[in-house]
Amino acid sequence: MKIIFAGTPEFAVPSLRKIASRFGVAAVLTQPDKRQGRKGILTPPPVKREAETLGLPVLQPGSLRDDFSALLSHRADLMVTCAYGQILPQEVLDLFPLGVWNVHASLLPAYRGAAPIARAIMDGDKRTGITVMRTELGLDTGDILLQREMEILETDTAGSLGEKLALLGADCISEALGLIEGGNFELKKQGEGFVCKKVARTEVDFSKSADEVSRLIRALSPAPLAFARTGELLLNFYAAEAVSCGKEAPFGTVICASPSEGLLIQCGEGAVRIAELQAAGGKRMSARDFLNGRKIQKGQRFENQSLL
RNA sequence: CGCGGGGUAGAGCAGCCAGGUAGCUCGUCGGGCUCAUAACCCGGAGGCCGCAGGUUCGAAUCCUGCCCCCGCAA
Repeated sequence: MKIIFAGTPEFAVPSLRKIASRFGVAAVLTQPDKRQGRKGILTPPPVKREAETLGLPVLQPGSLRDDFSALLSHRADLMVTCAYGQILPQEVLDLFPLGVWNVHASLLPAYRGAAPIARAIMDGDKRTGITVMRTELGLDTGDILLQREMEILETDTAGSLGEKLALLGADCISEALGLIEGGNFELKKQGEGFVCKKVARTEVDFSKSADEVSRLIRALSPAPLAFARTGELLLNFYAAEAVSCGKEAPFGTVICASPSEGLLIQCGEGAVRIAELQAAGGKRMSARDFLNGRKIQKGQRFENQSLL
């Protein structure tokens, strides 16, 4: 069974690695290198770096619609897509006798499209999972081959949950390919679903409940991040937990800022304890380290300008 | 030439503008208190102040060049 793997971000790396070791991969399709950061350095996507480590041929066409000739020469039996980042034209889907299969980080038909992991955390879901299904023209609408659930912890961020789901995804696609190879599988149609959009950098609204604030922070970590500002200080939040407490001060007020007790910010209901953050210009660090530098004091208030 | 912040003890920071004894909050080590402790008290160790030049009697501090890290925006 000759396989082509299409994927781009870190999430796809475990799947690529697993498929490569168990079934072998003829070629890896990934998005072109992008200019990133302040200096606009051309950065290869994680999947490309992994493919090169594994010594696999890499294909990086800008748009498959314009040019999928690179895929033709391999004459593979099957393609796996895993967060590739580009809709495949029907002509490409038709190239593979054993079909094109996708690994998606949600329990479809929930959270089709972009950022399913972040959306599940933001919505406060208790469970999410991995779905392996047929790749179609429609966005994540194909028939389901198998699905595995996973618990979302109160402390999970999009980063931590994504790492776990990436490993589960690798197991799932590996199992699925085994079934496909043996011709031993059944497909299940998806029900009514919905498409979620990409998540964007967001300023925290502390008038919401501590639970909602905590979920927002964790859903957007480690990118694109939730932030807040007080005076000249701009903080990006990487990790937080909701704690129950009385209404001691107006929402957005720092009600505790000591290295031993942590950084607590009053919300509309309850308070959030910030565990990890980064000040503009500074490095990412624990709240404890940040408080040791005393850049913030009890009583200071975070103002969300966009809400005034 | 997109805008901006920063490099000082193991960590996070102050000191720099107005050059003159290296400081704070932690951690760490030792001692004390306590039934006990992440609490409290006492004491100690730990710094070529990013690198290289320059100015000066004297530079963490002023000047020049270089290296590295980071936030925003694309």
